[in-house]
Amino acid sequence: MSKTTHREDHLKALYALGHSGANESEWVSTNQMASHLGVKPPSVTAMVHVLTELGWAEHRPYHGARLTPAGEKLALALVRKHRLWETFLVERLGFEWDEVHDIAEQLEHVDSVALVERLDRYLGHPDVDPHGDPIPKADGTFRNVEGVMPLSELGEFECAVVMGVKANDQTLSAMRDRGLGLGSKLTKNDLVTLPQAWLPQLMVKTS
Amino acid sequence: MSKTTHREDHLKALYALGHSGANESEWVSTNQMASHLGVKPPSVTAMVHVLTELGWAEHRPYHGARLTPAGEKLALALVRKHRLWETFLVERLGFEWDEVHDIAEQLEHVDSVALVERLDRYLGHPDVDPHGDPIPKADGTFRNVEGVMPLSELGEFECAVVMGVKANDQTLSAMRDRGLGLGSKLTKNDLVTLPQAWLPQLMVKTS
DNA sequence: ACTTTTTTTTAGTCTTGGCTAAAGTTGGTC
DNA sequence: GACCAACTTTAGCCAAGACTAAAAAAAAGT
Repeated sequence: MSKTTHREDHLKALYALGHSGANESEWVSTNQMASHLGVKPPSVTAMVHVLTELGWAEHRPYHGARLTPAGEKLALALVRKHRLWETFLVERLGFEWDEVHDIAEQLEHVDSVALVERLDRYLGHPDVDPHGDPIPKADGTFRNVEGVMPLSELGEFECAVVMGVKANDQTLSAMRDRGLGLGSKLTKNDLVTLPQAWLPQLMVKTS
Repeated sequence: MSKTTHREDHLKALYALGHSGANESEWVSTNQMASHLGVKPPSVTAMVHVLTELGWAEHRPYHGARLTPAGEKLALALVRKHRLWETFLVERLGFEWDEVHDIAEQLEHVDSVALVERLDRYLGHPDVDPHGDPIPKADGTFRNVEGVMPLSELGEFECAVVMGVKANDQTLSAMRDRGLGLGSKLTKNDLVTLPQAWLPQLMVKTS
């Protein structure tokens, strides 16, 4: 991995852990970072110092680290690239949803602004990736994605469309066996006939 | 750059320099490698040792290095990836032919066999890239392209590319010692400088 | 409030691949 | 055959990022 790639991985980790629902605070602990990235804590400390030098993160010793606005902008650009590539891999190359993460992880580090923008156009400026996660725009903001949420949080509804799936390999093929996939239409009847465990994994949009 | 990427860059340099028309011999000098890769000669020596350890190259100290069959196979896989990505960038994303090299240089290091094969299928199994260079198949051989004929039957021409070789083992290694192989570029000058017996054995395509 | 445990940081080492400077090899010239 | 120039390799150093072990700080338990 290049110097840049290492930095980008830590930026992404900082973004992912600092914005997940599991974290009340934006501050991310060294241990969290380490286990998320698959390295040991001292390596994280060292890289956080580097990111701090670059003005992309701030560090409160023994408390944690978080992104500066500049770092957040860079992290969002990475998320954008990652999700655009995942969309390409699934929609154009015919990969399954669960096969694309590792490949997108590599593709997202390719450095070319023109490439990202052309890919975005080629894919028709998608709002969400195949997992139902929103794709940041070039300026780092999110397009309004109306009403995409887990099926489990949906109240009363008549008809919903599957926009994304957050499931592992096994569950995924089980879903496929039931005819479930991107674009599948659901009715309130499915709330009781489908396995309850799937409901939080199905990102849907009412229509 | 990752360990792998560095190795791949040196493999590609060995392949590129060892098969270009400028080289009579397959052996590539340390200086050539160094200036091609933009590093100093001692760095090349070190990496050649690594490639030799891996069985991908052989090294005659003070004379040069060249790929083993195993190394050549790996190099061809890289060329394949590079040219497929260039084709994608030009044909699908609308880049100009001269903008794509640096981007393809990065994309070619993405490690996923499935990705390459799906990309190949998506592009309709192209025979040549946007620069007119042939794209190796997954097994490292080149597809038959229209207008391929023995060099002996070629009339007037400016430049031709070797698309295939129909020779026995002995002749083959003699050709390799002269720097001849799949993808070698020939000029009309070679019609008189090469052994006449080889002319019917070299399948070429004008370009 | 004082231990004890957990977490984080620092210190020091290893690996990989770059570099410069010096030594060695090759090959041509006289 | 000796010498010179060019090229290559070896020797020794630096940078980046990983690691382990030990020190320091924070958190938790009593």
